[in-house]
Amino acid sequence: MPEVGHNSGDRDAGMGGGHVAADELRLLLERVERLKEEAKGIADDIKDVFSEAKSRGYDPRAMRELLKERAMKREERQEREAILSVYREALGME
Amino acid sequence: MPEVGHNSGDRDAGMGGGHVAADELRLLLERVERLKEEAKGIADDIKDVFSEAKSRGYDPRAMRELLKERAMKREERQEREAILSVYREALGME
Amino acid sequence: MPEVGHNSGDRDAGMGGGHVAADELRLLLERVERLKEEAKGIADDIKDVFSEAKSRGYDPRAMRELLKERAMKREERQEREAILSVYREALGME
Amino acid sequence: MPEVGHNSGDRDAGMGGGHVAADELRLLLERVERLKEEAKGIADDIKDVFSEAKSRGYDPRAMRELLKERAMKREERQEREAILSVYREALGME
DNA sequence: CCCTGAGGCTTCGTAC
DNA sequence: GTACGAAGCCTCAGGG
Repeated sequence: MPEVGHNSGDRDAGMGGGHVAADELRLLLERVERLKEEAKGIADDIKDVFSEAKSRGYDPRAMRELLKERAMKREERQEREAILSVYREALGME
Repeated sequence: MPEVGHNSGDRDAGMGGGHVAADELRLLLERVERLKEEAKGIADDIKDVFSEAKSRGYDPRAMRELLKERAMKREERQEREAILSVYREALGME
Repeated sequence: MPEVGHNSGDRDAGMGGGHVAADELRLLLERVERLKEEAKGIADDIKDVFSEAKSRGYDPRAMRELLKERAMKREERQEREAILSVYREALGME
Repeated sequence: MPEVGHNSGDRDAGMGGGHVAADELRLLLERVERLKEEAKGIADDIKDVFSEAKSRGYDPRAMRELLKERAMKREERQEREAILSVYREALGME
């Protein structure tokens, strides 16, 4: 039998079935929806920055290229740091 | 001639060319990077909610279905509003 | 090894390699190009209809809204039909 | 005053208002819908060709690249033709 | 490995 | 005629 939610620890003994889990689920969905809204807000902000940059004469496409490069540089750096960290640990320098 | 940034009205006479635009550009890129970090944070939060829901016995896939349905309902409503708005405008009721 | 096309079962023994796959590929590309041309023609026709409508005093934006509405109605109807079909089948009425 | 449809030349004097424009509009919408259906058909055909190509071992992505190149070649050629045409005309060779 | 959903690019319509 | 904004198409990444 497919159960919806576990309801382990349900304390609604005899109170009319299922609405607790329903509320719990609804709450979870609303949290996700709220977060998605925030994400959309951020995305819009990013668009705004690009628009502003464009209006100042910068090429959005070139900017995206630069962002990509910078991101790669950053992760390469983190990679190196991680390796160094392992070395230090191995040498008892941590 | 491909110009980088506008620099219309640059007043940094003789100070070493172009670093003002460079700073401006760097600032814009950093704003985008900051926002992208935030976006990633939000995305992680969403993942966390799904993980939590799953640990409580809810099916993530079903949740996504529900979210989709709810989103569709919402946008259908907005669609209707938009159409009414067009009608009102056409009828001079705006 | 990156293979171009399958050429499994090539029977062009000694005839000069690869031109069969090349012809096959060329034919596929030409089919796509032909279809894209047709698609462009259709798109142009649609533009023409909107232009004509506009010249008769209809608002293209409102028309697009109406088209969207009608499409939604249609797919809702199809949805209902699908459900009914399932019911009929379940009831042995098919 | 925003008028819906021009109705310039309406000959339906006193016949009950507006249905002529309504029919005209409906006809325009149906023409668009018909064309959109055709467009969808074409798009599906294109998908089919790519599917077939893929099943024969060709890489759809590479094919898209080739199509882009061929399109550029074609328009470059047309460009050259146009220039030559201008020259011919200027030289009275048309 | 497929497939759906998000993001970016291109093109079209519009307003100045 | 040009520049801006929006819509549709295509690509790519994440999840099932």
